[in-house]
Amino acid sequence: MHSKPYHHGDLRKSLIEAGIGLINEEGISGFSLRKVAAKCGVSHAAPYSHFKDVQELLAAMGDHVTEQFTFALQSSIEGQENPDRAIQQLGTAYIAFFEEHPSYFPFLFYHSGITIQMEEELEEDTYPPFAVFKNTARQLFRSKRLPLGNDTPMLMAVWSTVHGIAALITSKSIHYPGNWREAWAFFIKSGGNEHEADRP
Amino acid sequence: MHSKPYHHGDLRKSLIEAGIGLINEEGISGFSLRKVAAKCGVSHAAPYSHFKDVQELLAAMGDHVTEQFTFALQSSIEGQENPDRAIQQLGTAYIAFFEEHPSYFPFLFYHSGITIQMEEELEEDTYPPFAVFKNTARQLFRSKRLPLGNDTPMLMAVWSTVHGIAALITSKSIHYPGNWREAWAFFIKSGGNEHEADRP
DNA sequence: TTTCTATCTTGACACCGTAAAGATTAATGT
DNA sequence: ACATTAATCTTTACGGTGTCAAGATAGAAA
Repeated sequence: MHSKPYHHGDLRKSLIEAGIGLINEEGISGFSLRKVAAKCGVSHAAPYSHFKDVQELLAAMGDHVTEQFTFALQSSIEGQENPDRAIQQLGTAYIAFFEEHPSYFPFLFYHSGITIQMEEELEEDTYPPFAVFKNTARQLFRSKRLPLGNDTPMLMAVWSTVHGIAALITSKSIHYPGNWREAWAFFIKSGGNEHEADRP
Repeated sequence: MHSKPYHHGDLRKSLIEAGIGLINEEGISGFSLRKVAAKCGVSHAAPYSHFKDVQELLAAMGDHVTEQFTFALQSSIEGQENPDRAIQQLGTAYIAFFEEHPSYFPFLFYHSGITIQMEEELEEDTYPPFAVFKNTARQLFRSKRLPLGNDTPMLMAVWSTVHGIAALITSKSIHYPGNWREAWAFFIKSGGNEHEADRP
């Protein structure tokens, strides 16, 4: 039998994945650089060859989770032509993602340190998950022929609701009553049916 | 001049207030029990005479902040008879509270460990801030003569939006575009006008 | 006054992030 | 093929953290 090789192989990727695993298991409060290193079978200072501090590892982990998040959002509206249903499915996917991984919410938005900017002018460099949301919501607005002046506040209202539900169900302090799908369905129905809803 | 007395006087209260001050200054990541003890001019193990853990201090701090939060919400609707304006002011106060103290949001909902339960049956032991919200929202619903079956999902939709805006503006990762007051005003206007639509 | 008890201090321990210095091995140049 | 370089990992060390145990202090009760 041969002992473990001195070099790991692809430690950087392993650290990111092990770190995300640790977040899932213990949450942000149980996270530590040394535990991540141990999970990879490596010394506690080894991560410093790939990240200058723990913050940089957290950021890389955040980017990786963000990719998964974006993919989940995009998948949820794939092939859906009806803008009403698209926005409904997108919101459901948004919330369901954090329902499945509750500790991702505080991690992504309060500890990962990734920068999510949403300038109205610069449409190119918006944060990917939000860009998906933005495009889908705008298609909905256009299909309802709503004035473009209300574009941003309307988009923010929709996004805030979805984000708020995700925040509430992932909070350790709050027990969310009933079913969030009902609340979300209600919001969709009451917010969108000012004009006629269906389009064949 | 006389040296410091061996006994502090009211250390428990001082620790809670110093802890909240530290949260405001450095956020949850800069928080430590030893810093709080030092702020009170006391040894690093002194807090253990009043709290069994750091978690118990955090919980006491959370309760204290929750009282301030509840007071701010109640003050915002004092003497307001119009349910529409009441819910609008309440939501504004909800968000403004966290805008003023951004680090309270992750602290309260992800680190304080306070238990906020909102059973539909037991109306008595609901979490105070939510109780204020609930009562005001129900007055609004009743004034609009909406079916009571939609009570809970409707309430949740409103609460989620306010909570979501607070989550977004306090997130270190997200730069909130434009003015949240516009988004909130938009939600209020478009969410309540199913029967009395006042669109141009 | 004497005893009791709550409160605070000191000291120790394991765990944490981080830096410096050395070991090991892959990559590169000749 | 060999020597040199550069990248990766280990070891050791340091200050900061939560927590516990033992001892010091002083206010309260007897």
